[in-house]
Amino acid sequence: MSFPPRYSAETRKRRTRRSAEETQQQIIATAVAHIGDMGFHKMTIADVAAASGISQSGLLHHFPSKVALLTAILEEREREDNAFLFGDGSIPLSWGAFDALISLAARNSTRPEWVGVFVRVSAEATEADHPAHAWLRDHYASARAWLGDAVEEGKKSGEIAADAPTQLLVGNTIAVQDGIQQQWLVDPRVDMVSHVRAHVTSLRATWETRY
Amino acid sequence: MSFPPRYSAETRKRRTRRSAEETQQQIIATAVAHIGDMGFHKMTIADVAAASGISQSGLLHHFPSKVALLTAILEEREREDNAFLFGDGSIPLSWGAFDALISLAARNSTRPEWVGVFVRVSAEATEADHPAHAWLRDHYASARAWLGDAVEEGKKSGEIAADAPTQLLVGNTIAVQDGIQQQWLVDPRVDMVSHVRAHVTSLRATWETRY
DNA sequence: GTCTATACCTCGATAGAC
DNA sequence: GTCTATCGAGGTATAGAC
Repeated sequence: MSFPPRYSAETRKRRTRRSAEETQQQIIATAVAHIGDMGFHKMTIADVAAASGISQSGLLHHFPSKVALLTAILEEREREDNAFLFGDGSIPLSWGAFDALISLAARNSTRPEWVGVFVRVSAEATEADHPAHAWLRDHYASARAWLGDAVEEGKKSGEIAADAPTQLLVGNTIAVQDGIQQQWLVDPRVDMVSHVRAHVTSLRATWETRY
Repeated sequence: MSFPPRYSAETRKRRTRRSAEETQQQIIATAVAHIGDMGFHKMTIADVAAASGISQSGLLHHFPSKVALLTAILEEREREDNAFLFGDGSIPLSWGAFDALISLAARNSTRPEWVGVFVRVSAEATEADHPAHAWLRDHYASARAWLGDAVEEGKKSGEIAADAPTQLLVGNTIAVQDGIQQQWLVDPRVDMVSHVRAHVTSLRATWETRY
């Protein structure tokens, strides 16, 4: 969505020197690919720099440390996912929330690098002093809050049985999402959408209120 | 299952020098604790050695490399889990297999270090050239095979609906087990047994054949 | 079986020129 | 904004004495 560059002093510059934003986007994309492949611990800024066509110190000019780079990546992902789930300003509730998770699984199936980042970083970040530990706790907390509210709302509106164990449904749904992503990473033939859908189907068969 | 040592030349030696087996068990126990805390990548053999009361080279005398140590640990866990699940020589089938998984969750709740090892190593090992990658694939394959057979058996015996999607049930059950372990690691208030039981309850409500 | 000493590597980060 | 050069920490593994 950007106009083709006109010939100008600025354009001339870009022949040898990229704009800061361009370079940073390039670095982030490369880092995402690397973390998705081998995790944050094993990723090296030297590799990312080389694959981005820049020197190691060049990279550190844009992101002053390895952790700063990770932070930028996690913020980017959080932003994109929220835009996808709540982009139109409305928040899916009751069974609609679970359906939204099926859509999310479908979208994730087209973004393997991002799934790789999520699976690997969240596993590493279970460690208490990992730089992304706080992010992980927040991520779980907000996921639980959103899904928990959705279930409670469903109970109020009568779509979900009043005696359904909210926290267990929520925890298991998050577990399915996380666990199936991991299986998919090991074997891409695993169909994430079918699995998440089957889980939701089973929940509905058990806890949906029928009239 | 070993006799108390008699007083002998061998006994005298042990006063200053541990037997190879003792030392190795000590090293494994320490390494399990460390991997469970911070993962295999971040664990260092120097730390494990120090905490085992031995020098780094002393450790390498028993396990010639860091990878060799990991391999020994994974074999130990596989052995112990198989003994727990299939120890009496019989293999749980149909819904019995799912009930066995609930028991496994209960047992895991008492062995946090081992859960830590499993969660962290399996996340790291999704990477193709991780030393435990082959182990992870095998682990998933055999888990799927066992649970898959159990479901098919249940269909034959009429306890499970014939149109139940075997592979999806299996994949999601493994996902719940893995995912809930990860959540438990981040927040020990998460009750693994309740979650797994709720999942199985939901499966039964959906796919159990009633007479 | 255990130790000390050390070789050797990888990696994150800094300094300073252009 | 990008580079080269380099420091220094942290890590695995080996050599060889006891």
